[in-house]
Amino acid sequence: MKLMVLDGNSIVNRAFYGVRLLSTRDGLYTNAIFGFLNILQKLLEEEKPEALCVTFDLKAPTFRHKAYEGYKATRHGMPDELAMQMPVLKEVLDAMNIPRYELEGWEADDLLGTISRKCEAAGWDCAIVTGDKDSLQLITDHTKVKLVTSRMGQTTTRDMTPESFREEYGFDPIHMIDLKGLMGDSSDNIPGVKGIGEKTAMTLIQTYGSIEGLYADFEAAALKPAQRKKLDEGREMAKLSYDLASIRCDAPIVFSPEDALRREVNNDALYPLFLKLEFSKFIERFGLTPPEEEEAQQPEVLVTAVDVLSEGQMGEIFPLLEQAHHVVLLPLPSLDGVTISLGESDQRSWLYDIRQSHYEGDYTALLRRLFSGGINKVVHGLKALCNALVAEGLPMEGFVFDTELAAYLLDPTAGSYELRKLAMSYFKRDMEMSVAYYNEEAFSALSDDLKAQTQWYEDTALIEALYEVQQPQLAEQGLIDLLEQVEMPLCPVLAEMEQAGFLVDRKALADFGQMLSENIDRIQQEIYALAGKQFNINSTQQLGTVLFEDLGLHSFKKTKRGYSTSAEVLEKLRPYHEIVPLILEYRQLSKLKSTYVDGLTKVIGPDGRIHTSFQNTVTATGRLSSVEPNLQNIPVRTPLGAEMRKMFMAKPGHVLVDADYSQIELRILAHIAADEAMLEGFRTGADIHTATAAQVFGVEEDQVTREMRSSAKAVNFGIVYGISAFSLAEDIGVPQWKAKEYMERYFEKYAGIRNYQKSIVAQAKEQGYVATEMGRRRWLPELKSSNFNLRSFGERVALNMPIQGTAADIIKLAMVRVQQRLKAEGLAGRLVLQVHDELIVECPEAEGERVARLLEEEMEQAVSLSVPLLAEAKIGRAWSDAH
DNA sequence: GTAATCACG
DNA sequence: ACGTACGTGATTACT
Repeated sequence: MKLMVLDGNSIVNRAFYGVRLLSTRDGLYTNAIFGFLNILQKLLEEEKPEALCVTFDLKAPTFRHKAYEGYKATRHGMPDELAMQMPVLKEVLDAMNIPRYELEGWEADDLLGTISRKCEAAGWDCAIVTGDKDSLQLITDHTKVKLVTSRMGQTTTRDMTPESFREEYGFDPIHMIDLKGLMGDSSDNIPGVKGIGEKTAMTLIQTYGSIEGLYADFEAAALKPAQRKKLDEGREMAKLSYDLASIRCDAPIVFSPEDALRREVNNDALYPLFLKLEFSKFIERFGLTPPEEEEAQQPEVLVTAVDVLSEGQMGEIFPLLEQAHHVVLLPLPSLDGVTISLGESDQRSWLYDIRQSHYEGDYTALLRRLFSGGINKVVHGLKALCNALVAEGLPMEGFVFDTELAAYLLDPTAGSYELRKLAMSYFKRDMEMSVAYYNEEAFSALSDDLKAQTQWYEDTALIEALYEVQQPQLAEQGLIDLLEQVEMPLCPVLAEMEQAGFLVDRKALADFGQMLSENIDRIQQEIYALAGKQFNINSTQQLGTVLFEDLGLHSFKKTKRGYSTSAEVLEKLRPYHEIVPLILEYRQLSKLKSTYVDGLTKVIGPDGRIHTSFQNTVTATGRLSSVEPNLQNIPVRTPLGAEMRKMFMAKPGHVLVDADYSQIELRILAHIAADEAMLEGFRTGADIHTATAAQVFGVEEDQVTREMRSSAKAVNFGIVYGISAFSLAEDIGVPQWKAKEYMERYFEKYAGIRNYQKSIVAQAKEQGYVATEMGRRRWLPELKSSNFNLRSFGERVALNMPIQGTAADIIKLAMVRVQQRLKAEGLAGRLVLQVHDELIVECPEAEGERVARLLEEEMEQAVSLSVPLLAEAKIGRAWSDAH
């Protein structure tokens, strides 16, 4: 029989630092609990103990703190983000029926010792789980210590038995106390013998067995005079330290391992706790179900399900829909079926299930009426719906709310906006587990076919409930306009762009790939020859071995797993070995081949075009992202990479019109910060980097050299990102003091920027969020963190998000206006791509000039700032010559 | 599944 | 004193 006992404080600490900060919608941090449960699960699988318990420290953590190395909790105590999780973790353990032991004035170590001894006395084996090496002294034939170490977010455990301990330390576990007695332990306030460190102490204990053994034969001991003197003077200290280092095994607790026999978890207690923590994964893994009373709390929703079969019946329903304040609408992705919920504020709803297979009349006409402006529709995921509508050539009008976009605007960093997950975080309701929660009578009256669609109906009720909660929240946060004027109108535009796609020259792409392959093969052979062996050049590990061990090059930088072989490092090594430039070239070519040539070839549609998907609920700043494939990172910066853009074409008889904003982020910065010098720079139409260089280096603009301009450019970029002198120095290759000087000079000239930066960070700390000019928010819980790195990150985000986000808002608005105007003016041109500050329209050749002016105009006039916005359009057959 | 690398704005 | 720029996505290797 085996008992596993966890050092609660030690494990929770590791969990806290090993898992990134997570929190629920209402601000409860959960990462330590999450990590703790994961570690616990892993340990249980590994160890399969019959009994399990956890100990906690009740002592203030200012003395003998058990935090992991690196964390200076000896003085600072536990960070708030962790402290607030402790009582909840204890509740979770209680609900899991895992006994926990804590005792005023006793440390977790002493409790671990006491429990392990009582366990042995009862004839059981014991496994102590901790990250603290102090506990190693407790190892016996029947007690092992599972040492938890966390490396880069991964926790691993190492079993320490008497054998493995002896192998590592060269003496018996119990003499760990002697070791500590000599060397001391600053984090535990054990002084040890002055002048004796780890190395010496190890050797002494290995030679003499213990402190007692050492002093018993002190005169005869073979010691260096200096050491002898230190040890002689330190006798008292050694004794005292030995006592301090001894873990007590006589804590006054009542314990027998039977008390801790594993028990079933308490479903009714654990379920609501996990809901509160938003741990849907654990609810599933533990097979938890809602407690009985939970069911009674479900809102009553009266369902009248009607199979709408005749045109006559539809004729009766449409006026109802058209008069309604709003209806919730949930279509099948294919549009073969639609569920409509006529939600009323009293939570009753009527559900209509309309399916093509059952409908006798003109189904398309039905859909056309449904999706025209006469019916106010609330949906979840408007862009996806628009895709279905565009494909069918149906109208896309009358949408009044999108619960997915709303959830994104309310918290753009939430990560996922799936309906079921939102139910979890908004209503603490686990939809996966819920059975039909409508009026039972109405439910049982449904046909079997309809019962099978239960979830579908639940979802419409959920969308209605979300709408009612989100609407006032958006209003309060000033986000209604952004939703109604920007995000929702953009959805049809994005859907049209996705379906339009971008024509690529398949043949040219294949030829380019062929050329790359030949060069890659050649370079590969040259690399093998220079390395003197064959290896996988794509493996950073193998490459590191070749460069830094076989060839003996200097490694500047390390990664978690070894040497860094990044381009940045290789660039510095370039002059030292002829293999280096070859590797850089190999990397460049194979990137082009695998990601771009092969990757894009795979996704060319039957129409010869590439159809990306724009994600509009992904980024924290409000930008779009492009996936499957990503068309927002097609190479352009190197000549060879730029070849790729020759493959992106207009169809025959057409041209591409490509317009991009000039310096939009810096212009926004000038506007937001209201910095006179920078505003003036833009108003006079100067080259901003040259102007900055003149300011920073104190010369006339015509005296600015290329180096000066490029440094100034780096400073300007850095300012937008929330710079530090260190990183700037790194970036432009000057000493840190010089970078600091540049920045000071910069802030002297642009004093408004400094003031703005100070005030935005202060404001963010006070409000808990930052916002763009159009009110888009990003919440910044990081600013309250006690972790310096995390907090600094939050400050940089506070500096950057309003700028990047405002630019994102502006181009989104421009996209809506561009597409609308193209249609309104009867032009055939349509948007095909957006790359953050760049829009591409494909249009008939004859429209080119007109479209170019239209693009520039709409992009420049999308909003009015205190600086002019500048957009420049070019026309070409291929992307490469339109940009 | 994560880390390393590199493509873009 | 801390550790060192913002926002993305795809590929490859490796556990």
